[in-house]
Amino acid sequence: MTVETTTPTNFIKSIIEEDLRSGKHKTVITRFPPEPNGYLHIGHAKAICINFGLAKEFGGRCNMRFDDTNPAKEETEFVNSIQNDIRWLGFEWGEHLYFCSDYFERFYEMAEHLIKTGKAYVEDLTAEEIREHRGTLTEPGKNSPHRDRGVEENLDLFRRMRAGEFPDGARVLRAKIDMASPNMNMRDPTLYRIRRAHHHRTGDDWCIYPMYDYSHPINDALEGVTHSLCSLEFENHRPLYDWVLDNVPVPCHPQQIEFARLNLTYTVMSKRKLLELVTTKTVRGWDDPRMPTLAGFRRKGYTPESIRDFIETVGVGKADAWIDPSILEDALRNDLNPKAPRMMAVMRPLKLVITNWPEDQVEEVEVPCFPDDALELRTERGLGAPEPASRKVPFGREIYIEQDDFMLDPPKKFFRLKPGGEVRLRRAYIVKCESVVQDDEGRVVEVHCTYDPETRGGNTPDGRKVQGTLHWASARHGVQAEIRLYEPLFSVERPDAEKRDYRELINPDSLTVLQGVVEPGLGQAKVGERFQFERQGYFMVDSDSSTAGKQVFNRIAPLRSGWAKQAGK
RNA sequence: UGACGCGUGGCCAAGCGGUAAGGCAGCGGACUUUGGAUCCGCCAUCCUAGGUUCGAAUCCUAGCGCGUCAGCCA
Repeated sequence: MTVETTTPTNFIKSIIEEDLRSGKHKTVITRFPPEPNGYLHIGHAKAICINFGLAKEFGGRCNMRFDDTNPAKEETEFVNSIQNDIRWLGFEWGEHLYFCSDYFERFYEMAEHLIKTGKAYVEDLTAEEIREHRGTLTEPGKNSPHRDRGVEENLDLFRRMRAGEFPDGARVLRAKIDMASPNMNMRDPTLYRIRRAHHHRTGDDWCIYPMYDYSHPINDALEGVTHSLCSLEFENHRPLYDWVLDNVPVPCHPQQIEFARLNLTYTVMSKRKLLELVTTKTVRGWDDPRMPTLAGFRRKGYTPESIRDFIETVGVGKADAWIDPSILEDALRNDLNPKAPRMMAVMRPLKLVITNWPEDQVEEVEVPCFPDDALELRTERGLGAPEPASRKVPFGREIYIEQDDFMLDPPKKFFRLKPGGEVRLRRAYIVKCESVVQDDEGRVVEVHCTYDPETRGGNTPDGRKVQGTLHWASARHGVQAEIRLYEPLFSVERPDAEKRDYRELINPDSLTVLQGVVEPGLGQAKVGERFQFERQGYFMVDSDSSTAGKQVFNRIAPLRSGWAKQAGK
């Protein structure tokens, strides 16, 4: 039986449905064409989900294609990381892995075709001169003196360009369109430039390389792409995309459709800035959990499912979209709620001594790994019964609780521990605060309590209400662990929109490293395992655990907290 | 003030002439051995101004605002 997955509709989907219904296309073929010059970020995830997602939804396919027409900027390292990230996101392309560079010969042939049909010419002007001739947004450009060169001369010159007879930048091949076009992209755009650089795949076979506007449409057509989906900034290029396909012998004419790219608030997305964050050691690397790269989200603990769900949630439109990270966090919680076993971890330990508890007595407390509602969700989502369903946690005379869970002089509605107050230690006992030990500065360093033997398991046989339930860890059995908390990398919604330099807007509290104590079972957790630390959030074991000599946990996203909101007021 | 595109609540986003879905955020409440989850309730007349129409977010006109484009980058 197939599961009905009703994904929200959008304008691109509507176009495809219509094309299929009308018979314009029998199948849908898309492509994801990154330039291998950097790491993929969350913005790319949108393009990936749209291209691969739509193809999958309509039973078509999406080609993996590297747009490697600029040898000066591209590296093999990136073609690997990009494929890795896309697979991690959950998409595959089978045999359909292509490189734009594989078609260099075809592009060249078609360029000669353009020359022979009088649609392209070799330009001798320098880059600056070309710019001067191009005109401005409000003034038309002027024709180049070489614009009306004869076909034979153009052909000869172009062949010699390929043969390496001219130095870099000496000449270019331009399309002969319209220097007076109101669309700057149509003012005789450059098709080929001379550039002696080692290409990561073709080596030194070529010294002329095609431009994106020329190669992309042809590449799409040669791959039989039906719908060429890209972001809004290429809208102005669509007339050129169509011009190329109309003037060159290609098997089909794909339709370019543009959509708004995804922007996340409180971060930056430009490759230059991301690179700078890395090189200046502002972050630890491309996969720093604070980075908006897919590698960063993965390292932090995000699941592919949650990212796909996030992309689906924000939708596809043509209006600039600035998405709040809370939507991502919500998607993560939604995914992990039934998947992540509950555990107890104390991030900022405060010692609690149970004065009426026998010195060396230890009790094993049984704690369920999932609450009932999460168990139901597991059934709904076909996750089956958790294994194990519960675990035993050692409890003793001295334990740690969260510093935030105790207040000497609390405000109203503070349902936690306070002098003379009672609180439930999760699945253990009800304890009452009898006294505290303070240091010279008045800081509470120890809380002394008595426990009620009748409340084993946290139950209250007498029916009394105990509002607060705290998580805890046995002082003797707990495991030391490093806990890393992350906040947005920037302290303003749109760092790029600010007048100040983005580096001045970095949030000084984007990373908080804590030395906590976690329940013993967490000591065996393996890198990549995810948990919900009760009352705190979702965490994943970081790869540093294998070298740090202790467990390192990344907080993926905090739990929603009514108290945090209230306390923040 | 060139061309193209966009403008629905704090952030996204449905809607395609018949009287404003949904999500996130926020607010209030119920419940709770996670102040989690869950559940209830509240939260917009659709950039502005005209016009067409019995009826407009949807059509027309005129404005306003925002984005993109003057790489031998993609």
